[in-house]
Amino acid sequence: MKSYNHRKIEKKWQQYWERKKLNLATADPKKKKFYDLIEFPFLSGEGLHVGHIRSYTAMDIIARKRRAEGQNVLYPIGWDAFGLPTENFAIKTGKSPESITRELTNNFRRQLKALGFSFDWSREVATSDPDYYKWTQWIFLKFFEKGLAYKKKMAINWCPKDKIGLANEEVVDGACERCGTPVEKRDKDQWMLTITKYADRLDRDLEAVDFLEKIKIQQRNWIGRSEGVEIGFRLQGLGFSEEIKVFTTRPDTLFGATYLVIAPEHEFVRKLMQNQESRIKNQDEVVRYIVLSKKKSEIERTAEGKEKTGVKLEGVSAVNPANQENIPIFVADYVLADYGTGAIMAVPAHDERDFEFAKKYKLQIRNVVAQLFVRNEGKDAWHSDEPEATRQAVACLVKHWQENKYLFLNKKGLSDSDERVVVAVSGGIDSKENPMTAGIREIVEETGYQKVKFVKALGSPIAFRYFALNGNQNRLTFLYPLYFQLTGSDQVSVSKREKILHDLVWVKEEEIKKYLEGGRGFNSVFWQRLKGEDVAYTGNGLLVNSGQFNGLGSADAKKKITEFVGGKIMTTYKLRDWVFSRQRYWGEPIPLIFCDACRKLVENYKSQITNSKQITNHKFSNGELMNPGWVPVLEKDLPVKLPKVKNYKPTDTGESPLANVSKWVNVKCPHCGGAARRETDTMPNWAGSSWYYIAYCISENLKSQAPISKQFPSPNIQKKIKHWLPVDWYNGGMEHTTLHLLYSRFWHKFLFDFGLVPTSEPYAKRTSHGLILAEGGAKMSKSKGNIVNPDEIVKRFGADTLRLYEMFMGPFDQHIAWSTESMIGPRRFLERVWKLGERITNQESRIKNPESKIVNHESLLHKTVKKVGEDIEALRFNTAVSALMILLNDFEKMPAVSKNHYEIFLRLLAPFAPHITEELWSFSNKTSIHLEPWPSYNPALTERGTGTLVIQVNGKVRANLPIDGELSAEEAKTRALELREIKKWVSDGTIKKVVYVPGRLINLVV
RNA sequence: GGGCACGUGGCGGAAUUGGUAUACGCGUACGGCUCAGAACCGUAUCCCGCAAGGGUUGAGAGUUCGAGUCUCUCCGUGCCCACCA
Repeated sequence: MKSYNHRKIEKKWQQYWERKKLNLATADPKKKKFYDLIEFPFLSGEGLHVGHIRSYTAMDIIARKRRAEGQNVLYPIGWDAFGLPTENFAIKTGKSPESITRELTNNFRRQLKALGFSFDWSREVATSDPDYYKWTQWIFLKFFEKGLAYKKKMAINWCPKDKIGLANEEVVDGACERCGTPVEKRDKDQWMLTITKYADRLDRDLEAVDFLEKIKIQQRNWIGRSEGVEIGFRLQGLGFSEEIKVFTTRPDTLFGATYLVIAPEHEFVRKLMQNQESRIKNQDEVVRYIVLSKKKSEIERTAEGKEKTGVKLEGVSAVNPANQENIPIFVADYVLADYGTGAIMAVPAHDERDFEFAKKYKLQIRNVVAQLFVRNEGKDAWHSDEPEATRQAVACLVKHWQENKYLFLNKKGLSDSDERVVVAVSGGIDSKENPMTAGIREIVEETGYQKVKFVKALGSPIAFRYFALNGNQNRLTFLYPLYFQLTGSDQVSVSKREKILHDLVWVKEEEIKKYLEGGRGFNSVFWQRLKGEDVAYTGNGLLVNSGQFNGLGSADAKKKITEFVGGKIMTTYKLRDWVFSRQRYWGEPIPLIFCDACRKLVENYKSQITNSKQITNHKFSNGELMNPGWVPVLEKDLPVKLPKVKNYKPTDTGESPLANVSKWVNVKCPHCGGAARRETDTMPNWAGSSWYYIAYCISENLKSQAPISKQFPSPNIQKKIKHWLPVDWYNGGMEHTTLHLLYSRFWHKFLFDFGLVPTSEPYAKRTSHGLILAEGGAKMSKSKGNIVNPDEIVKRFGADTLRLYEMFMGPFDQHIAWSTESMIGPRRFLERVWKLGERITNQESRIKNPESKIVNHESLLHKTVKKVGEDIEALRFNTAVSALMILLNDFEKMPAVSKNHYEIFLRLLAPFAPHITEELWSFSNKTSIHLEPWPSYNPALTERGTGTLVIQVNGKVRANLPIDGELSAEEAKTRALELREIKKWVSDGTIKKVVYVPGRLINLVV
């Protein structure tokens, strides 16, 4: 037998598989379909990254296993071909982006083919192909027609180096994600896509998909759904009547709202500054502040250490609808214009930012939520049963407070007469919950507070029994004194103390004493007059109108208060609309035309053109027309191809290089025939990748000349789409969670609403791989020169070794540093697999080992079959490879290996190392190993234990007992006690207890 | 500041989900094959101890017959988001 030479066999089999069309996916309704997707590579000069290989190998293994299990697998590949790297390279070298793209594609294709991935190469697509972006443009026009794309002047993040507008997602720490240049704010006309209209569905539908939990969490965080209330504040002192709407999630703190803050960009501010009649006394000062805050870059705004600034509107005030109090109004940039209503009611007692601002400008801080919590199921339980225990508990709390009193003294703005005490009492704990989490849960439930941090429990919990009045359950309740401690009193900075203090609400000591002496109803401890007779605190920590709302739960009270002041329930999101313009060359042209004549028409005859289909007549919520004068390119003129330009350099004016191509730009308006200009912005990178998984299904139809509006819904294409979608399993990087993954879900939902795709979600399952770092743990980058070139590795070790190494190197979902040194392990393994081929036999007798390990050997084989299969599905490739290594070690100990066993082993290894297994298989088989069914196992053989019973004495292992089959507990005990090693430990005591786990261990407690 | 992970040999990491901690691999040491080499083969390899035995999963406590695994506190690390009312 020749020695293993990967260079000879790998290419051979790659060509064979391609010739035999082994990996083509044809829609076969008889088989179960499996759409297996990886993120197609973004073309750059660096070529294939070892990180691509990690993900692609993993999903290749799954594809191969599923094929072996008889499934109809689609595992496609293509190119994310538009983008800056290509464009920048074109500028540098003078080559055309098309030819660069061709070169890059060829290189990537060569590299991928050298690794033996079982892609269906017949479905290859490239986003920069006009046949492809014709569809991208068509989908964009649908967004436009539905009023989901709009052009608006807005402050965007502008990277002065790349000369490109950045999406929020592309700004990292106030700098450009790509080049690290600090981002500037620029007012620019930008095309926007209203992903916000889908925010609710993008959030809600996460429930139904099988995404890794951390991916769901990250997406939910990014969408940032928040439910609250919109409350109107009447203004006074103006020459006219006006109301400002604020957004709050805490209407129950309304009585604590002591001032109002509005964002500098708020419409009311603009209105006020323009209105000559307004009686703002410090108009100049306000204008100056607004100009200043606008000038601030993103970096300045964050780098200022969040020192809050603002300016008061002199001469105007707002009226708190809860108590009719007059409160001041501020303009401050710590309030964001585009979140909620762009205005807030400030409750300094219960919001950190408001607190900071109030301190600085010496504004009133009013506590309105009591934070002493009592859970008293069955109202009078406290008193009816064992009031003594309750009293003791509270006394204990007070005592602890007294002991630690000094921590809270000597503080700016806090004297002895101030309200203070920190307690949370929790009772009736769920069985598995611990007191701290139960306590926190109580607080959160009762008040809606999210920032509850437990610091320490003082003393031991006091338990007492009570009987609920309704029903006679005798229940043990624990009372826990939970303490918010200032760690290391002296070292704690003033700011930290203040923070903790302001998060809490203090209850007067004597009120607790009063309770202890008088035993009044617990709620009465919190009775406090606020204004007049009608407002009170309750034991729930809620501020309510005493007559009507007493004793309500937190949610109900919020609702009542909202009704009381006429507020409106409202949902807000952090998610912002998608900036869909770039002022660069290498991207899909936005297929729109601006016609001034049409614009005038639209603006002059708003009512008459409402029925015109070609002119969009959508309006913004404020009634302003959306996109007046913008006309879509006619479908027959799609695609709008990129024109040839002399220079790909971006212009300093912030226009795309396309703007200089007057022949291309100047066109006739498709609507009125007048002179018009094309849009010269191109689409962002995320456009083409938002629907590529659909393109794979219909790749052969992309180049058809028929109009897309006819093709897309046609039965021919719908049949294919319905056959393959949704994607069954999509693996990719975490870095795309809030970008590509969210964007493509958005596009998919939009297409779903048109009936063009069969499901509301594109991906049934999403998993994620960890990054491969450079040797030493740094991130791989061109500038550091630490990039591992897969070509060299393939040449030196072979594709199979590289694949195996990447699967074996560590847990798939964790980041891990590369180590070329360690590659020798998998390589040795493959060489030993190769050599094992010399020892195969059909003669059972030769296999028989004199030491008769044959039974365990058989069992190990079946266990391995089970483990490898399960590990692959769970992405535990490292342990799957390890199991194969263990099996090989076992094979090598045998005098000979049965052909049957060896072939099972090869079939298990085949998805990991497709070339060497194919070669070894071919020595005695005529067909491909990759057409063989996935091995099955005998469950009876996998369940067998190791054949030894572990014997413990007092939990320590003292001996092993070889056993066959099951023993009863009594037998096991007897057998164990016969052993000398055991006698030694048991002799001087009696056995108190025996714990027996059948087939595994026995523990003798002496 | 918020959220999510995580902490096991010289290194990458296993541990059937509460049941023999350190599997598998790298590295290292010694031996073999070899004129020689190692990308070969064999043996050993958590710590203390000659041994019997004892100790060990960031530190400390708790629950348990039994804890790397569950609970709590402390210490440390990584990632993501951050003025989101």
